[in-house]
Amino acid sequence: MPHPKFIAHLQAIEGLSDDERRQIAALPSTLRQVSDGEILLRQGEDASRCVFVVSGFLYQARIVGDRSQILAFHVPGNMPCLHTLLVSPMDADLVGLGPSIVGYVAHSPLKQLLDGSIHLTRAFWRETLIDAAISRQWIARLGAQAALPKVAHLICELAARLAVVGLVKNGRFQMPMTQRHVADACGLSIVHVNRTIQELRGRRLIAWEGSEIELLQLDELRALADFTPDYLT
Amino acid sequence: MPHPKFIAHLQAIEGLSDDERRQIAALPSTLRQVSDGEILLRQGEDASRCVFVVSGFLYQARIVGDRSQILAFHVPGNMPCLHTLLVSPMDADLVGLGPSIVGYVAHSPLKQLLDGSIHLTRAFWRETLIDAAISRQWIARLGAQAALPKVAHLICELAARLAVVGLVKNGRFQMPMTQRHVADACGLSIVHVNRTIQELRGRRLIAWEGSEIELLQLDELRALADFTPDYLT
DNA sequence: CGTAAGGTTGATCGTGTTCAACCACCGTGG
DNA sequence: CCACGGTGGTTGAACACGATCAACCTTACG
Repeated sequence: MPHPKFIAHLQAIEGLSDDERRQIAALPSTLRQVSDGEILLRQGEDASRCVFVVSGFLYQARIVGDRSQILAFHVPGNMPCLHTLLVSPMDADLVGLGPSIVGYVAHSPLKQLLDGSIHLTRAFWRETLIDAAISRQWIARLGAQAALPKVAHLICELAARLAVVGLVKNGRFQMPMTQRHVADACGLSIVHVNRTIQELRGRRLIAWEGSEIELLQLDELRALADFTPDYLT
Repeated sequence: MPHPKFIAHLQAIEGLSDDERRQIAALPSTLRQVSDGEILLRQGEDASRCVFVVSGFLYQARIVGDRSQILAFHVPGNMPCLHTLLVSPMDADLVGLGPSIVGYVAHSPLKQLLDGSIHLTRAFWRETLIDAAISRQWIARLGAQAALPKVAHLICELAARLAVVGLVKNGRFQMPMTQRHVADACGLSIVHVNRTIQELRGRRLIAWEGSEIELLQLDELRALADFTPDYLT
């Protein structure tokens, strides 16, 4: 039983039958520990297997000019490089964020499974469409929002995605990322991110100590961020 | 024979057999003129058919706060809202850019066709993955580039995408968008876009008169924009 | 003609960057 | 045990890129 969180996530997106769940669970997979900052897949590399997140976080980043831009975060239940199944070269580095556990599923058995089931293909296709919707939301954030809502929006998105897999308790969740990661994700300088977070703290919207974030006033935070969670499913 | 450009585009992405091409061409479709600024689909609307671009341009935009953010442009051969096949509500408005011609294919016959062919499903899935790769590139642009490379990159991307469908001749192509569209796509003010374009003109990288752009020094423009076209296929 | 839309220009303003320094924390090795 | 070096966080000051405001010009079109 290798990846219950991934199956649950898929289930939440597109209903699966018992049999389909069994078929996915039967896929051969291997688990592996990932340390903070470790690069799982490099930009340009041809992947021969898919990754799924069991615990911890991953992110995808690309060097553009002299800075690093984060393109996406991945929480438990996500399958970051599912698209390599059809378009093999990675267009960004896949990196561990904090100590994490990931699983690998080789492309060939997964392809075989999907070849045999239109409905499962649909489910996995849909998974990549959710990722695309998140990317589109990032475009809106990066292009049109000021620093404060940008950071607030990122926090709202991560909280909502973690909530789907049951990792938010009483408005609190583990957040191993540093202010540098937030800066690279939002296209801001690290200094300004620091001041922005202080502003969020000063307004009593969030508490962020160590690696734990607490959402103090979710509604106000979402209003500030112009956040609605519907695009995540 | 309703959508030769779309089939050619799909063909370029994933090889199709003669029979598959015939099947796609046999899909019932209707053509329609679209005027500049006309909204084909609204954010939140449930689409019951897919759109493909025959001639002209479309774009997707979303209002965020007090500004409009363009999320994507669509050139002839693209199928903008293919994802509505699996995730029906539109997450942005789909708008005509300049007078254009689009075609409609109802969801149900398309679903039926894909249900019968894993390979065609793969091909259409892959089409959406290319869109996702473009979105990811936009994230990198918006998050990490300065104004001049941002605008240069957008021009490079459109030129490369138009070249795939044979709409670039001697480095010249039709570009019906105004500076406002560029501003909304790049997250810049219209005034600054104007100055940026003048800078590009001043450096003899592009000529942009009326609705025609000419690329004067493609290599230099791409170097400035940090552009590589590989993500488009 | 009159009006609207797109484009251009100049001046001023402000958000976020850059540079620099300092602090707190923590694991490591002398 | 403490000195140390590294990482992440915090603060202040000066700067710059791009936004904003306002005006004017050209062109297209009714």
